[in-house]
Amino acid sequence: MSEEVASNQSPRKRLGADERREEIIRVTLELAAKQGVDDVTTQDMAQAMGVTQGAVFRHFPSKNAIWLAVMQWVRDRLMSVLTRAAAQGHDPLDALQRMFFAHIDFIAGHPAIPRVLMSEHLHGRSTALRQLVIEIMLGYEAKIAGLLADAQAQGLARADLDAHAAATLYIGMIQGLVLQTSILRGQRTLAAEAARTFPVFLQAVRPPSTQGTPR
Amino acid sequence: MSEEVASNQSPRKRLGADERREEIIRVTLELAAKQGVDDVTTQDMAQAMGVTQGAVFRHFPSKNAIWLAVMQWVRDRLMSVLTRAAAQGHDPLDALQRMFFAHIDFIAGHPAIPRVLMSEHLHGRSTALRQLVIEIMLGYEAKIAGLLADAQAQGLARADLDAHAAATLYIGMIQGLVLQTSILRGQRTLAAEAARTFPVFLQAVRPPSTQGTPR
DNA sequence: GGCTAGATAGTGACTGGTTACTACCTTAGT
DNA sequence: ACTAAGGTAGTAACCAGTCACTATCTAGCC
Repeated sequence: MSEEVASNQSPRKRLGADERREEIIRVTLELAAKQGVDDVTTQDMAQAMGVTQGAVFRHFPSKNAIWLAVMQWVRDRLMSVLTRAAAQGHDPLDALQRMFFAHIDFIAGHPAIPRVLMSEHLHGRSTALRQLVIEIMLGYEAKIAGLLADAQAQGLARADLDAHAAATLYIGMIQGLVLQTSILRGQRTLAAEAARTFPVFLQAVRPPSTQGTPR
Repeated sequence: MSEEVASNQSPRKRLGADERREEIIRVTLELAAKQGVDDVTTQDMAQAMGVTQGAVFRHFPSKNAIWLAVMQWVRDRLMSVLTRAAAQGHDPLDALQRMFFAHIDFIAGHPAIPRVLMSEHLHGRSTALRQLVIEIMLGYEAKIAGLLADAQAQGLARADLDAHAAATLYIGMIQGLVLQTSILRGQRTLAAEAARTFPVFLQAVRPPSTQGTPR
């Protein structure tokens, strides 16, 4: 009996500060998935939790701080998922593939993430939030480039591959598919497109000798 | 003397309706590049043109109609640029490459385009605007898939390539690089990242036999 | 086990600011 | 003088953030 909350009209108010903070984050992501990041008002958040708008500002000093907390929450979850997926890989390329599909699954399970990634907050001069995302992206890219370099050392990737460029392409592939399927929502699904395009990416990585050796 | 207008305080007002419509489109794109799509107000547009806010609504019935006109303007220019670039290709893969870099150049020359592509208007239920972009994207993808199929027929692309998936990757690569460099603006440039990642993409397309044959 | 006092989550009303859009009037150009 | 572009002055809706007050919970005490 420690974690049951209905989306609307939970009959009991007065949560502890930590619980309320977490619910604000949860509800904010939920609303952002439906109506878009910039259209989520503090009034919407309060209404979704069954409290008044003023109560929101007891737990966060500003709306910007809410989005920062949301982004940190997303980062922690995503990194956990990616690390776990990579650890199960038998070799660097296998780890890469597992990370890719784990990432795709994670995004598909949190429809707000595409919206946040494209929100004006990130592309304007939002200081803290944008800096956080930059760190995530650069760290992620370095990790992918490292995996590709390992694959090259083991002869699993072609020697003349530009590992850095391939890592940029890897991340670009994810972000591009996210953007595409967000606009083409209803006609395409992220998971399906990802499953079709990843093998094409792999062909750019694998050495010519093992091209015909799927397993 | 048909196309000189200063960004602010053009001393002469009272343009013809068509000219004013075009200037609204121009100024809107200019402002969107600087401050983001959703933060461009009709007041901003008016101020940038040296007229009052009410004057804007004499030429467009609503703000949404302005964005629709902007998107149509962008589509017309982009399609013209792409068609011209493709026509100069000596073979399908060459045409693909020329289209790619022409597209990148076009986006780099119009910094508002990334913002528009990620704007809430496109990812919410914006009916007309979103439908327009969907048409552009699907048409573009079909064109790329056709080029790849031609390349396969001429032995320039590997026979087992999934042309449709590769076309999705092609577009995703553009959109992903746009998203990345928009967030990493200042640290990366779109043109440089594009130049580094496109060869990686090409390696996924080219048949093993010609892998070592750059030209 | 009941009582009280301090702590704190939540309320309600308000503010200053911004926004798309409108109706009526004025003025420039032919 | 007639037409169309622009000016003026609104309006109603919405939003983030504030503040004084109230209701509820909890710890310590007898």
